[in-house]
Amino acid sequence: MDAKCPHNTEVNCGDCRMNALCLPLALQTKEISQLDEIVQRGRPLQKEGHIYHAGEEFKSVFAVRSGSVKSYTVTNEGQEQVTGFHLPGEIFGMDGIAHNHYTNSAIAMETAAVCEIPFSNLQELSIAIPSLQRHFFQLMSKEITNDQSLITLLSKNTAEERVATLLLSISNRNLRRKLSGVRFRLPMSRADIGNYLGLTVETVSRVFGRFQKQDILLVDKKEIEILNIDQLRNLAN
Amino acid sequence: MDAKCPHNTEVNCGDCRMNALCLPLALQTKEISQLDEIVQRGRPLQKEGHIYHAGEEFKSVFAVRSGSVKSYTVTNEGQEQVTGFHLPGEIFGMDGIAHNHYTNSAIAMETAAVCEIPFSNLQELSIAIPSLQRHFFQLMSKEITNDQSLITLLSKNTAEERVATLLLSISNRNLRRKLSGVRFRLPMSRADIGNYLGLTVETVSRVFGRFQKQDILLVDKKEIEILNIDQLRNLAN
DNA sequence: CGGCGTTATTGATCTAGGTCATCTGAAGTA
DNA sequence: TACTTCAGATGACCTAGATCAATAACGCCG
Repeated sequence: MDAKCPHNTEVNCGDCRMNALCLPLALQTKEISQLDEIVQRGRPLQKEGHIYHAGEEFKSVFAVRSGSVKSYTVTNEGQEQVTGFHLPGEIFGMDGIAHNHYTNSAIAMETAAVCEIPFSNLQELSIAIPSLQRHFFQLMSKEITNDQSLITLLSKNTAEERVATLLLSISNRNLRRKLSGVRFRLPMSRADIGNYLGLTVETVSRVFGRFQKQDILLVDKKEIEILNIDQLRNLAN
Repeated sequence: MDAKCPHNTEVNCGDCRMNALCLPLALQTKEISQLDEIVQRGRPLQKEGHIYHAGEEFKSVFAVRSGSVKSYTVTNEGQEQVTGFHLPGEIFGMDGIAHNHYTNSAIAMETAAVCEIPFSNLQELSIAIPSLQRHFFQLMSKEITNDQSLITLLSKNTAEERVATLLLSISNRNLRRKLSGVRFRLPMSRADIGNYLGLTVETVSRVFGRFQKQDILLVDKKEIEILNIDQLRNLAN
């Protein structure tokens, strides 16, 4: 397998293009190789392939290496609730720590590759490398603040504000990966967007329509171009 | 100050009635006294007294000893968003870890006492006591799963389902403290309930009204008696 | 005790977004 | 190439809960 292939499973953490995003900055070379030993690089996942199912025993947290992943739960009435979208360089699976079982399921939204980090090893290593412990406390805290902004979004904002906010979030996360913040492909369906934002597909579709009519966006199926990011920011507020 | 006084600040962790809730079960007597040394027991807070403000430098997490506390953020439009209610034995303030500044403000909803746990000391101690590290990972993960159920509640459930779910949550948390799960006093106002659940005060009031008419609840201002907990569970689903 | 601000209740109306139904087009497949 | 499927867009209508407005009931303080 070619080292440049984005789904390559053979690379180690030190060489991975994503390491600036998922590892603590302060890590020494020696420490990186310690981490490398516990990280398991899984083979590429097909679209719709599960990384884990809700209820399974919690063993590991995961980092997205390529592609994209969504987390979701199923309510007692059987409806799906999307709880997060995970792009390359992002960590997911930390919801499982509390009860020793995953509360979410995680599924690839397109062809993807993930790194598996066994949590018991990570705990031990965190004791040897305090900056790693700190890093994981921070990652979990960030997840908490993210979830809380979603709570605020859902309880206070209109459909347009919610969609605008999601687009800006994806734009920012693309920038972090040195990709374009104004032209990108949405990895998720309209249904997933609606589900995540507490809206119906129809409403999402209509909001995209309105944004196009106002020359804020150019939408071609999943390809998005942000034409007026300032106005989008205004709308998101 | 009398040792039996609920707002007493002189007690240590080993004697505290709440220790089964906020400390890891596995802690040894010696370890408890190590923890005791870093925990600072603050003096009682007046109603509306702030524990910290959003934006302040993050230094500590806190445990509720008595009374009750609410966390909230203020949106860019200046509206308050309640992000959590904290009852005795519960830990709060973990949102601050991510950015080294609190993202929420925390305020006493009634006379309350809190224990302050300086986070840098806690991190060090977590390295010496692995079960403490594990415990805090779990606490943070629990916060994540709680926030995610709130997200689901807000995006999928009706006003009645939301109110029923909150009442059952408070009921369960009272049971954990060996208090009645069916008769209790709500520490928060209708406005706080509405804000937390993404509803207006009027809607909350009407839902309470309907629940009373159906003989599910007996409501007298903030005093609640659950008359039919099974039906409440059905409604919450 | 009486006046006043705050919190809760209740009623009347309005609206954002849900529901339902139809239509289009792209992608897969036989 | 024709057939099916599924994601997305769009239009017509409806409803849960918001908004606005009035009233009641409670502390709280001089």
